[in-house]
Amino acid sequence: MPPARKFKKEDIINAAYEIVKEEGFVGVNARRVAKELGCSVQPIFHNFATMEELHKETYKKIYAKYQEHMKNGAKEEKKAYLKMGLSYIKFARNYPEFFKAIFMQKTKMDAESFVTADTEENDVIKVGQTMCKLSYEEQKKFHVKVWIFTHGIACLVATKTVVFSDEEIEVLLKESVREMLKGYVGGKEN
Amino acid sequence: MPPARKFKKEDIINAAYEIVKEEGFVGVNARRVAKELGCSVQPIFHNFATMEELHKETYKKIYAKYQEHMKNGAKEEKKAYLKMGLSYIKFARNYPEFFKAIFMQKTKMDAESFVTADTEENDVIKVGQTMCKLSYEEQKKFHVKVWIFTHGIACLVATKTVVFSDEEIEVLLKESVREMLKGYVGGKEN
DNA sequence: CATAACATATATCATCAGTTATATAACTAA
DNA sequence: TTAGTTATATAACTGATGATATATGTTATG
Repeated sequence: MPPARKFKKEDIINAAYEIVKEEGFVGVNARRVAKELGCSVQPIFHNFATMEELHKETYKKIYAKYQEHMKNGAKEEKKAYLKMGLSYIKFARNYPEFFKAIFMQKTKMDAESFVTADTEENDVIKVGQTMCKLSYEEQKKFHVKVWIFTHGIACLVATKTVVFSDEEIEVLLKESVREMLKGYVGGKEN
Repeated sequence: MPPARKFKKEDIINAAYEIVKEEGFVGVNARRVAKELGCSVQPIFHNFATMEELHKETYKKIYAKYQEHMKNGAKEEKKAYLKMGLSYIKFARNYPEFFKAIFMQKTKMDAESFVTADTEENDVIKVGQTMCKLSYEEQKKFHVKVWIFTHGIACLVATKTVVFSDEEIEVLLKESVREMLKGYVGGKEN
């Protein structure tokens, strides 16, 4: 029987994950990962046929992290919008390299990944609780707008183009969602 | 006296510029640029001490293109907001690699570049013509919000995360600016 | 123990990128 | 025409990276 693996797939992915967190995918190469693990490059190519495979697996872990992050942030039923938006932006700030990898760079990984778009429907339903006045279609349109706004902040934060504090972000988003909703409903009435 | 230069700085920058337009800065390397020009790598290193220098010069040209694009889009006094926003988004769509290089990737080039932030003040002033009801500070806050929204759309467009037609973009932005303004003013009144 | 089967380290190759050394060609002043 | 200067082509060097061949362990099982 063979000797036990000293460096398992998971270990290697974790090392790559940490590198991406600091430097993005650019920093992930065989020797760099090996150094992180304190081993040679062999365990890496033994566990993964190619570096691209490791990249993909690492991406999956990163995407899972994103999903976990969002799940934790969106527990509440009240103010689901605000909570989700804040989570999204917080992710962009705490894990800028992850955010950039997922949302700001089109790569092969995205195409092959499992980014299910089902969240949108759920979000719209949640919002329905807050915005009874609007039809489903209107809610959807409104949802898109809020999402765009949130994404805008998150991108600015991830690239450190602007530096917002937690409080500033909360105020900005809260105000904007309120105003957008008010403006949207108002627009209908006028 | 020396023979005339067959390949001038400008030619080389132009070649690099075209490559960035198609593939981003990743595609710009000495041999690739040389191939584009139909020459060896020598003219490149003769005109530029390092590839980084060529990168920077190319970035400058790209940034100038952006400024020119925005200037053309923002001639009108009426609806300055909408025009500027549409220009910004259109730039992101027509030159996604340029947009990404300028606004979605923090690099050494940005830090050393000359991105003057004076436009902000001007924009706020322009907007004052449309929004007489608001104080300067309020206009500024509103301006930031519209800018964030616009940036959000542009980022989505540049990465091709969403594919909007010209009409869709115009409607979306027009509606949103109107609603945001209405909501903002409404929020003050309530 | 001995061995099969696998894991790891080391050294190495191939490729690609930036850069440079050398030779050649072109241009101008004398 | 020649000498000096310099632009260009060719080829090479250097360093980084993906990948692999080989040798050396390591361990469960008979």
